Amino acid sequence: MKPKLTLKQIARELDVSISTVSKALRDSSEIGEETRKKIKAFAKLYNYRPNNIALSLKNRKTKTIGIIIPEIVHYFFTTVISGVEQVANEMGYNVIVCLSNNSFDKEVLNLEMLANGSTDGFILSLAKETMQKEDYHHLTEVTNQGMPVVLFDRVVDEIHCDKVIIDDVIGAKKAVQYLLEKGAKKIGLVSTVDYVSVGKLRTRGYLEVLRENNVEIDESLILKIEDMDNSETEIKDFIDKNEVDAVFAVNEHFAIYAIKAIQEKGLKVPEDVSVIGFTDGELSKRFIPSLTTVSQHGERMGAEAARLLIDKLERKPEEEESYRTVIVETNLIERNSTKL
Amino acid sequence: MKPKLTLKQIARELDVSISTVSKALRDSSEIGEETRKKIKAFAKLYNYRPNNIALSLKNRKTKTIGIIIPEIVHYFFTTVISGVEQVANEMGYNVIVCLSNNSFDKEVLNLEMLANGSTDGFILSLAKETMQKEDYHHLTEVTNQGMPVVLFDRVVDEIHCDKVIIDDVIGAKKAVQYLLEKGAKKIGLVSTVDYVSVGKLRTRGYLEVLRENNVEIDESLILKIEDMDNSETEIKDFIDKNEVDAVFAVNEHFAIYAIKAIQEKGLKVPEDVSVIGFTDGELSKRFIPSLTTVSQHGERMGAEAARLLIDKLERKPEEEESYRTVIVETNLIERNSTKL
DNA sequence: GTATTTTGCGCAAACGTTTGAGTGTTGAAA
DNA sequence: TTTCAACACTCAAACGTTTGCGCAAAATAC
Repeated sequence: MKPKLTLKQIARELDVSISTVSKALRDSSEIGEETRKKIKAFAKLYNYRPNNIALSLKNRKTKTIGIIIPEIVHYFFTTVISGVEQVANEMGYNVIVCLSNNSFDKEVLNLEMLANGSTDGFILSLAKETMQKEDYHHLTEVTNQGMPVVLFDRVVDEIHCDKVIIDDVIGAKKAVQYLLEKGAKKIGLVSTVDYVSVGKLRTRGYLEVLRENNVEIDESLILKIEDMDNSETEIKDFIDKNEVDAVFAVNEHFAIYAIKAIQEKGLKVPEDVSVIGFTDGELSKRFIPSLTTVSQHGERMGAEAARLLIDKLERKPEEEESYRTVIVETNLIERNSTKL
Repeated sequence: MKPKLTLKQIARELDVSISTVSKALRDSSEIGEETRKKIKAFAKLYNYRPNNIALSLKNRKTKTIGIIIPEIVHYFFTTVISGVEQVANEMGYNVIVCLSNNSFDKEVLNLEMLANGSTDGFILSLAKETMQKEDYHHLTEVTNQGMPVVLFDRVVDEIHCDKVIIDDVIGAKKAVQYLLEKGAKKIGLVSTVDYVSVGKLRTRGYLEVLRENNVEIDESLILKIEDMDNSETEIKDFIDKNEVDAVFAVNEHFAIYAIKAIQEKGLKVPEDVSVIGFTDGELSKRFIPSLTTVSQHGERMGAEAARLLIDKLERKPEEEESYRTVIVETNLIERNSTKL
């Protein structure tokens, strides 16, 4: 077991000073041709690599970015990570992933842990609990210290920072408009409670389109799931009780539970009832019937978020501060759960 | 924007030395009651937090572990990450996630990047390309430097380190045995090419059980997928050409492609043909019919891997070196894709 | 009143880098 | 011969910690 090579060891070995070694390796003109060559050869031979930690301390930057997500076992978030990772790596950054598990306390803990020098900035999506509490002091504290933060997907106006979101309202409108065009008259909505911002926005899209098309809004056709663990039976009840000819669900799972319920009721998808989901994951693609969905382009969101963050990190401090919000477009992917 | 508080600033502010501040905050008995209280009060008031980077440099350990996986948009790997993260956090460690995207070069790059001080150890699953090349010098180099490595899932004998695997052979045997007990006579196998170790092992399990039960092995009932992107049509061809009354697939996707093909052939699952998959993901749970699968317990694997790694990290160097291989048990989850 | 211990604190080195300032040698211009 | 620039290199500080050691002053012992 050979411990890592350091400048000091090279210096001792070659009988020069540490600074000579450092400068030689960085091709400084201060160092003579011969010495420089000798040092570089030695370093190459023994595969010298500068210690990242020492560099971080010296430069006051770590070249790593932290990403905190509510849960990782979730298709959308993994695509986002994938996008972040890709551009981060391209730009020479590492990615630390932390999970809040939708817990406020864990979000705070993670943030504090990483804010003490471990990362240069954050990309995060708020925990459900955080949005309920509406307590964002941990984030403002971090931004006050001058660490840039980029929020994505689950964002909130109270926090001043760059943001990456999708056009939830427009996405929902596209979906519902599509259903109307295919002749649907009674469109059910399966959404989440309103403090989940995406649920709220997608619900708004649903309502707007109906209004624009002069379709009367029937509150009984709107289901807001409170308890995710119980969503399957809630959706079954909802489908059993109501006559609908189309369903718009705000995520994949709700969509397939709806399909199940519809099939168990003895109806056919898409012949009797069309179903559209949101977020284009594995399930949507591979389910039978495959799901028509509003695709959310997580990878693109991650990439955008990373770009925004790195931009802030590498910008000179003189340049004036301003926050951008990037809206990533959604689009409807037509598959087999809707009528042609 | 207030920059982070350091010991030096506290010292200047309170007119004591830096070491006094450090010692006071660590409750050293060297420091007088009064000064200690004063310093702690000040630190608390201004929310002092020691700088992780400086600590890392001093202690020569970072309290972060690196995990390198072939792809993240993959249910199994996310559950592993989740497991790692959980126990890592409990033990005060951070997790850096890197993706090799199944590329040898990227795996090497990631490893080099993190090995220069960024992490104390690694948890990783080999990239497909790495297994093909059979080139593991990057890993031996890292272990030679004294950094512990834990391999999981895609492991290889040539690398000497702790490992976490599942009993692939036994898992496959359980599945095939189950099919035999339910009366299957002609069991098709949908596997991967042999350099993917898990494909090889699961295939071995399939063969062993058949031999043990004196069932003649029909090579034409074995499909080895080469090109993942083309797997759907390959599987369809396979199903169309062969008469089988059961299919054992080495992953979820192959299983549902098999089901699709069987249904399109006009047969029913599970009435005419039973299907069993491997890896218990979203798809298995929610597909219709839901899939009977061999469950792989990714979370448990991740947790075990993290425990092994942290154990090594916190063990005194005197203690003798030895490598363990933890085998995480699989079990069969009976659902609706197999006959009762 | 002197000798010894205890108390309370500061100094400085170390972790591995980078970098501006300083130093000694050489060679050429004056 | 003196002067001075160019060259090739070293010193030392800095990033933010921790910690063994040293050292005064105060407290105790005799």
